Amino acid sequence: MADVEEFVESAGLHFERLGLSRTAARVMGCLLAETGEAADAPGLCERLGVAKSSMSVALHQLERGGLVERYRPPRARRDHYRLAEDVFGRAFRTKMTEFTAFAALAEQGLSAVGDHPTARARLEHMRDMYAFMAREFPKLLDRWDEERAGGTGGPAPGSAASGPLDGRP
Amino acid sequence: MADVEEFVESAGLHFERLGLSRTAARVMGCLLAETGEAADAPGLCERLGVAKSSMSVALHQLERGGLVERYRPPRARRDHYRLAEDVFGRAFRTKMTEFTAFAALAEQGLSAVGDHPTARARLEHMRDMYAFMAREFPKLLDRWDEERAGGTGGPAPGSAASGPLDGRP
DNA sequence: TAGTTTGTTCGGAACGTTCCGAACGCTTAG
DNA sequence: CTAAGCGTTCGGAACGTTCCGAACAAACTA
Repeated sequence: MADVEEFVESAGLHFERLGLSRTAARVMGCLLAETGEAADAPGLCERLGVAKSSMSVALHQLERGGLVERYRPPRARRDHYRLAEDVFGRAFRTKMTEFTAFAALAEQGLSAVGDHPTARARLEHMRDMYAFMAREFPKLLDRWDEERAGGTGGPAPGSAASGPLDGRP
Repeated sequence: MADVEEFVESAGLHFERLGLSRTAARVMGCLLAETGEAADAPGLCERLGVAKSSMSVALHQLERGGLVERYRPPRARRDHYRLAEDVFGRAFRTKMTEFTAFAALAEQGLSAVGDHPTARARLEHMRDMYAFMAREFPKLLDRWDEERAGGTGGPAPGSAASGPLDGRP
């Protein structure tokens, strides 16, 4: 059986490759392994051994990416944080924008190379492939949602939302 | 109509986010916009204004990633480079390994959190979703190959291979 | 054989990024 | 009103990465 801290560090390495900073990535690990009690900034700071300024930046980064939700329980003096309900859906859809970006890049290339046949064929292939992916990948996500909703019969995606720490407005 | 050099720089930015170094990414741009004549290391160095040492490292990086093929035309004194036939398929499949890596990460988390219900549910969701993607995405690639092969009726994917500079052993 | 060209490897410099500590504004409790 | 806690912002330091120039090894030419 592995250690939780080990997992947090692994998560730090993995999520870093998604474009997050190291601390933000480690925060993702903490929130994934969260065992129920609320996560707040001072707690995360002590747990990860980082300055609260870095934590502030990291949490903002995560919040703006839609990966983490910030909420303040009534009468509480500090913010609390949890994973967004559709973190992974969000992550995939962010990745997806890459597809359209590459299709657009190919388009730019096409208008740059003029009418040279082999170059055009290459870039058209690239454009068509990424366009195909941008068109088909969302369907895959939908199929996942359906499969998950139908399979469990339970509530819609986002089971973690109905945890013991629900104090959102 | 955009400029070719602009396109190369755009490609540099885009491919950099795939984990390549900046120079390697710009080389990708050059090879994508290649107008037929062979690309060799000295030529790329001058075109991009980088040292040949950097070029050597970048080309190795691309070659080991399977994105670029190196070949030496008979009686030639320098190596030549071109995009691999299935560059984008290769790129997608590389990306795909990320899916299984994240599924494994979730597994690690599961063995770390023990039996806490909400944490387990979260991590099982993560594991199942990435496993689903790792299972279904290859099918998407296959569908693309079929669609492309059936649509054109032409040769199998990799039309750029039969260009005017075919001197591979 | 001597000379040229190509490609690789290595150490050091330059660059960008991330992180920390300090200062500030804001809210709440006493 | 004072004091304490939380969150944000900023400048500077530390880190890792990338790149360049020089030295080297190998292949070919004359």
